[in-house]
Amino acid sequence: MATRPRKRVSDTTPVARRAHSSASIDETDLANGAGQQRRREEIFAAAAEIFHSKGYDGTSIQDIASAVGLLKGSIYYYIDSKEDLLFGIVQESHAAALDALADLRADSAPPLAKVVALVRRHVEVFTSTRIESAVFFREFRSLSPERQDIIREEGGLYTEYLRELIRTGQRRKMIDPALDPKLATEGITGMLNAMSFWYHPDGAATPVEIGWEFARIVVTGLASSAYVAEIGGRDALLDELGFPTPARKRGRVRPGPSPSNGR
Amino acid sequence: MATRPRKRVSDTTPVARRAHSSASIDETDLANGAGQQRRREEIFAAAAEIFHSKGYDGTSIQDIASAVGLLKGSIYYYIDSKEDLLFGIVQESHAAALDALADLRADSAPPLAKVVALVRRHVEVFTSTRIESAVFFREFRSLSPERQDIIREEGGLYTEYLRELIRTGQRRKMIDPALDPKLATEGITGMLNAMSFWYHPDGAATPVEIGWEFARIVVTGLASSAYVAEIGGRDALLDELGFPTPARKRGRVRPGPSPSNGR
DNA sequence: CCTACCGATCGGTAGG
DNA sequence: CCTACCGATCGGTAGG
Repeated sequence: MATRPRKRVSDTTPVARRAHSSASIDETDLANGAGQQRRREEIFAAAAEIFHSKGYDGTSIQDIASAVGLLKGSIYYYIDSKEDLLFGIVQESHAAALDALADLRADSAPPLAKVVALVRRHVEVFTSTRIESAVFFREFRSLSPERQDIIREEGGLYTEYLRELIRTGQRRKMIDPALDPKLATEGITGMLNAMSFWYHPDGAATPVEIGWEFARIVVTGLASSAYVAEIGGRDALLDELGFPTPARKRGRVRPGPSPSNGR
Repeated sequence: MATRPRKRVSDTTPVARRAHSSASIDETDLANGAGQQRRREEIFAAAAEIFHSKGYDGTSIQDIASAVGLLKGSIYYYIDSKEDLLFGIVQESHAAALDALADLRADSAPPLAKVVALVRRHVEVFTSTRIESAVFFREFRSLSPERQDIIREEGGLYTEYLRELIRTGQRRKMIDPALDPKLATEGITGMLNAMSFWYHPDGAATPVEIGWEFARIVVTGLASSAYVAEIGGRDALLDELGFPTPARKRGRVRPGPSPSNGR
């Protein structure tokens, strides 16, 4: 809100300033490069929050300017267009998802274990970048076609990875051969991404609980009956995949806020 | 859908007109009540399509006026506000969903069979009211709080019904007792509603195929291991629930259009 | 030359 | 349904 003193003119020289910069962050430093970067982040964070609550098209630059205590025109010192804000937010969420993908690739495990890891990790990424990820999912189409392509090119690897995981699982007789990998992937990612319509950190379910719950439904939904029989039943499968036993559950989840739209 | 002609005022003059109305639709009729109603529907249909492709906030009344060949101001002869258009569209989708719910309630069947019916019916309703349902799901929050409440009040019955179905299934030992009914319901409805981000009638998968696929994943994801064992395995369960056998599948589903956002 | 904005206004469009 | 507009606000930009 309160903008820093315009200039701390001539605090001797920059070198001298840096000399007495004893601990942590120096106010004088912030007036320059670091402060600018900080302001930038503040603007993007405010934009994310307002895009999330009012939608991209429903948000004006004035809304964002008001939130950070600047005049509308001053926002354009930091960006070239409103869409830059959306793109930056989408990239944040996107980067987090790509990190997750890289980790999943690095981990060598059987297909179903990887599906569990993917679902749980997706929930974790989604909840830890909640605002940005919801804006990604809901406002993606407001990006320019060129920027959509940029994101889609890398992001396609994510769904492709899950699809390939399902195909591999089918080849190894671990996943139901009757399933269509593409449709199943749409269903799973849809279930995960739809969290942007109902998830709220104040809700009763924790990200970890949601992750296990969704993974449980997905993995039992995918597993082939042959494999389930071979491993000694569904509970044995879940055990092996590291699912918490029902005994470990601490009470029922109470209804949370944000009733979405009733469907 | 098509409401009857507003008024059949004085069946004399209209009769005369109707006399020379040789075949099908009479132009003179259209100039009055029926034509007005038809224009109204044309406007709502155009609005639904444009809201769907550009988003509610991204759509101007001028966009809709151009699409139907009117001047912007003339649209307000048919509606009082832009939001009326959204509300009308939402109600169309909503009414279809409530019809489905009524049918599901009327049908007495065991919980898992009802889950299958619900999932398949939801996909059918969603795909047959594709534009309206996608607008419902994506633009719901742009309705006024009062109108959101109107929809939510009845619409909440839908998710409530699924949640209760899951609870009943758990009591009857047919559904995995470890599942949280509320989270499972969010997962299932999320998976279904997320169709608004990828489904397209030109896609490779037909609504019926999608319905069976999602129902298969959901029902095997929900079923308790005890019940599956009791009935003689997962395949026996699916058989009893009327799922098509893999043999009946006609070739793999090819990738469709609309790559959504890569997740 | 730079950082960090300001006050004012651009051409257009919003819903009504 | 059209013509003729309104108050306000839209995203974005001017010079300083």
